[in-house]
Amino acid sequence: MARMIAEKSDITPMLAELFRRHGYEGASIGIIVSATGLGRSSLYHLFPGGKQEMATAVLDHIARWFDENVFAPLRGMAPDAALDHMFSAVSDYFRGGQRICLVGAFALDATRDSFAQEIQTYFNDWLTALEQCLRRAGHSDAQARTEAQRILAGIQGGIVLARATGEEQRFHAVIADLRAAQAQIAK
Amino acid sequence: MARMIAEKSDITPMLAELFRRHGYEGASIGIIVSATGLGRSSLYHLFPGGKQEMATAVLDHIARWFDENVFAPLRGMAPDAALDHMFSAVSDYFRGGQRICLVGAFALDATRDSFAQEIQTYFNDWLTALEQCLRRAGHSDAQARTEAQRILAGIQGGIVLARATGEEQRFHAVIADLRAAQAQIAK
DNA sequence: GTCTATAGATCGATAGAC
DNA sequence: GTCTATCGATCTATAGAC
Repeated sequence: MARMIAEKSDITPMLAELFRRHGYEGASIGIIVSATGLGRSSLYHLFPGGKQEMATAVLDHIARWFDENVFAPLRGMAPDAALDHMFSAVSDYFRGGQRICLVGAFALDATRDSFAQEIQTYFNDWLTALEQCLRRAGHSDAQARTEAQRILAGIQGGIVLARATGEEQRFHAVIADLRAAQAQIAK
Repeated sequence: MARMIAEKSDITPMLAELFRRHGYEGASIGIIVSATGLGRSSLYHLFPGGKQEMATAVLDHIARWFDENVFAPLRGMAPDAALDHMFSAVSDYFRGGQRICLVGAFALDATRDSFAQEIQTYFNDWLTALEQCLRRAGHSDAQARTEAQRILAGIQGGIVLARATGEEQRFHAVIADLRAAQAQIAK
């Protein structure tokens, strides 16, 4: 063990998984203390703002990951390669829908009201990067907007579908379908 | 007022809205008591099994509504008309994504484990009815399966998208896109 | 910076009177 | 069937010793 001192950067991914599993309300401080192995006071020392600050740190961490690994490639790579890269990255990240999209889940209940800005930015950034990429691929403005919405809704819905049915392949099938539709248009 | 006696049938829709707004964990008994105007004891008299039984009643109520208003038409009506009817019914029911799919939301966190059977049945029934309808419309087995997944994922994801961005038209656009794709194939 | 102990509020659920 | 009162557990958050 290199160091025993807890750092936010070590804890944030654990917090993310706990919020994913239990939801914002369901992830109690007690659960977090047990799962992280941190004492209550250590936790509040790292996150003086309590649970709200923990969730904000998690959302910020997720936003930065997507910005680096999904949005930036969408903006910078060649359109076909960018879309291909996005589908692969997303497929890995959500692990066949076993791992949910925390931002999407937060959007569904009253938790949304506490993190409206973070949620809105995440989805708008994704939609904008996707739309821009599709325009560069030759779509009209209207087509790009429609396609971007179709793709992002498909990804989010694919996660719901896979978790609800317990069948991981549902997610992969939806992704493959979206991918095939883009490959078709690209020709 | 025709009667003062509380009945499950009167309370269940209110419970549904509360679970939609706050989630299963977030919808505390205190909130439910305040919102329904019922006393704690009246509530537990109607639902001796407590919150779990309330949610089961809500899920059962939803399942029956969809069975009547969506799945049965999908099975019984002419394929084109059935799909058209489904998109209209769903669009009204979810009110542009302002009203979420409670079953889908429950599927995303640990709540799923408590209601796995109800959630699975709802989604499988929907997928099966949709798939069967698409086969009657002339799709191959594989196509029907893919299309059914695409449509249901699109609906679920459209709700997430609309709520996350706060833009109701995102939901309507996704539904219109799905509808157009089916009309295209029907020709 | 981490520990134990606990405050103060709220949780789900129940008892007993009427 | 509905009321008030309240149980014991759990909740988020903090205090104070080290």
